[in-house]
Amino acid sequence: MEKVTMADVAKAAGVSKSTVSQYLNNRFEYMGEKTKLKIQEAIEELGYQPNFIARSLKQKRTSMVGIIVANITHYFSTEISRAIEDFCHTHDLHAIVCNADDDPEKEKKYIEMLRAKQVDGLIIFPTGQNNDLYESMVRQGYPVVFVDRRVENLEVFSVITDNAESTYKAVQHFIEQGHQNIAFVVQPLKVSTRIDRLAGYKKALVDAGLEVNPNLIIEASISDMKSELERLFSLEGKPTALFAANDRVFLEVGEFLKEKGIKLDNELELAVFDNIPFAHLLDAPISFITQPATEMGKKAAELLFGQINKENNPPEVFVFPSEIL
Amino acid sequence: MEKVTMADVAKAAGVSKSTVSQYLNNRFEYMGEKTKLKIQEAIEELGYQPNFIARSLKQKRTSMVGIIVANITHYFSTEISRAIEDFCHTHDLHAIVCNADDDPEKEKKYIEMLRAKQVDGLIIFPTGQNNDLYESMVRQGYPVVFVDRRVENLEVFSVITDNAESTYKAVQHFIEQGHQNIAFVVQPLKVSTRIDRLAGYKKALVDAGLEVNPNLIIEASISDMKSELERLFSLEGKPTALFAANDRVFLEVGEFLKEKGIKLDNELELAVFDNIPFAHLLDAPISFITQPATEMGKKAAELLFGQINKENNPPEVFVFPSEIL
DNA sequence: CCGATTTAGTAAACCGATTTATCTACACCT
DNA sequence: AGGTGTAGATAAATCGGTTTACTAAATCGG
Repeated sequence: MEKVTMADVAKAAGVSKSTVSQYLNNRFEYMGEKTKLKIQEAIEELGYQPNFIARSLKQKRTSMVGIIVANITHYFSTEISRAIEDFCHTHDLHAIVCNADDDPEKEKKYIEMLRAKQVDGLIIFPTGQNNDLYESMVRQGYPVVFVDRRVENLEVFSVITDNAESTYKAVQHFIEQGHQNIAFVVQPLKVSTRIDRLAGYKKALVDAGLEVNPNLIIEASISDMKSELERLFSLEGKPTALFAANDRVFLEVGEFLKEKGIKLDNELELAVFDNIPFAHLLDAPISFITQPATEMGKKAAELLFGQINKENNPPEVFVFPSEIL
Repeated sequence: MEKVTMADVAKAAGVSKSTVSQYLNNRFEYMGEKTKLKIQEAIEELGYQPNFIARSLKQKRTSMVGIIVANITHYFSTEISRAIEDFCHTHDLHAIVCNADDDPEKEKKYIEMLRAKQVDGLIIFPTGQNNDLYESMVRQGYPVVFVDRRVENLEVFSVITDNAESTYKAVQHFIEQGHQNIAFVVQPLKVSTRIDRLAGYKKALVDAGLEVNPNLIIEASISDMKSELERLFSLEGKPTALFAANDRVFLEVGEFLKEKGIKLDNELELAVFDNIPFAHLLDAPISFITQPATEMGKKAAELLFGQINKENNPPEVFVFPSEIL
């Protein structure tokens, strides 16, 4: 069982493989009613299921697209993936989600694997460490869209957020409220989002005539973050406001504050880049910068779809505004 | 460019396709050193990338597995998916994640699509509404593992949580603390998880000699939930404890409480089935029932892997204990 | 030196569809 | 009658690998 092929259907219906193929692809230009019926019956009877692999081999398109996310447990990634999925679903495409774990090696492996599997295009949250590979894809005209992070010196469709601007606004808001010691906590500056957010922070300070105090800036890996926070909060000029550059950082900060019994509102104000689910249920007065993930995902999918269908538009960078909640 | 085939490599290296194929598959039994080198060079020079689709057609295996989740934005689903992905990654498999949105039609479409794409096996969070389809897969010996939800009358590998027991314990705890009016809020009883959790709730009451008051049980869709909660909290015997059957329900309940200004701890105690990210940062005293998602995902992947490799073990149901935080 | 065995490599069938060029009736027209 | 057109269906090539069976040359034992 389970090996009914088109040839079997053809035999059962007393026609040729070609005719069955035409039938399945709705090419009814010249096809007798009785033939249609016979094929129809044969298919039902045998329980025939077409083999897409065979079709893909000939047609050189798999109707699959790959999504390579930097971190699959990141809520923002799943929102985007879901939006892409939705779009694909209505355009007869399938999405394969892979998790690069922010590891350039893994990213490379996945890119190569997915291309070997002949997926029709790729949506990538780039680690930024595989520029040669990115470039070769672009050069070959392979459909690619980058999401969330910019990659320098590469003409490629990208969908990102106004990282610097929103951070600027959030920090500006802190300043307006009279905060002088505003801390900024970020993971190592390996990707554009972190760099841009830090830049926004610095610019807000400078524009307000405040000095940028390196002691108030933590750039550390997650594992080192707690001890850095320890240092930060034992400073003379302890921060009264803190900007967490993403939700992962917020998690560390939140745990730290809980351990130390530092209360929000009185002792410290908090702003976080990224939305977290259930954030609106918190009573703590934390500002969350929310990116329009669904729209971004949809846009990315559209851009990829355009490339797959050879619309030949020149690459563009789409910047979405984020919202401060 | 971008169409270098094995034949090209063979020509460039002055050998036959077969030899190149052997080389690529590390079948070095009888292969001269010089030949290896020539092939190696030819591959490098031409930038040859093998086409997995062609290989899959012949080998009848794609090294891909499908994951059909009920709801991709559900944190529990992504945790499981990630664990499955990890396992696959170390076993030369690829995972395709699809989102059925708890819609049996979509689920059916995805199952058929993925099978047409010849994926080697499927891990499904079943909607429970496609029993014929499930059964036909099982009958045909197609590798399948069900996750999170039981499906009745079907001999199939499943990985689930002790839904009834953990709910029982949480409710029992409420009772021990002196609560008499314990509410239970759940979405329509279409899947086993919800049914089992409700059963656990009822049993806890009965075992403690309390009566099951239907007025304290809300079984409603998300859109009707707020108004049902309105009703619940205007009852004479208003609840002093509430069990939310999953995180989606908790979201509604949380919003409702916030709107009404009902404070936790004094007026109401809360327990939730499902973990939510950042829950441990909350200062509100809410009990969360956490399922061991990572272990469950790993187990599911192992079970699928076993079936794919024809280990022919009889189907079993694995029940994981959840933890009350 | 001969037959047997090992080493190295290849031709060709195959996987299951799609697609192109072709072929056969038969009707229609002049 | 002969040429043309058209509806309906098909044979065969193709996609890019894998795999089996086979051949040719080198090696070996006695």
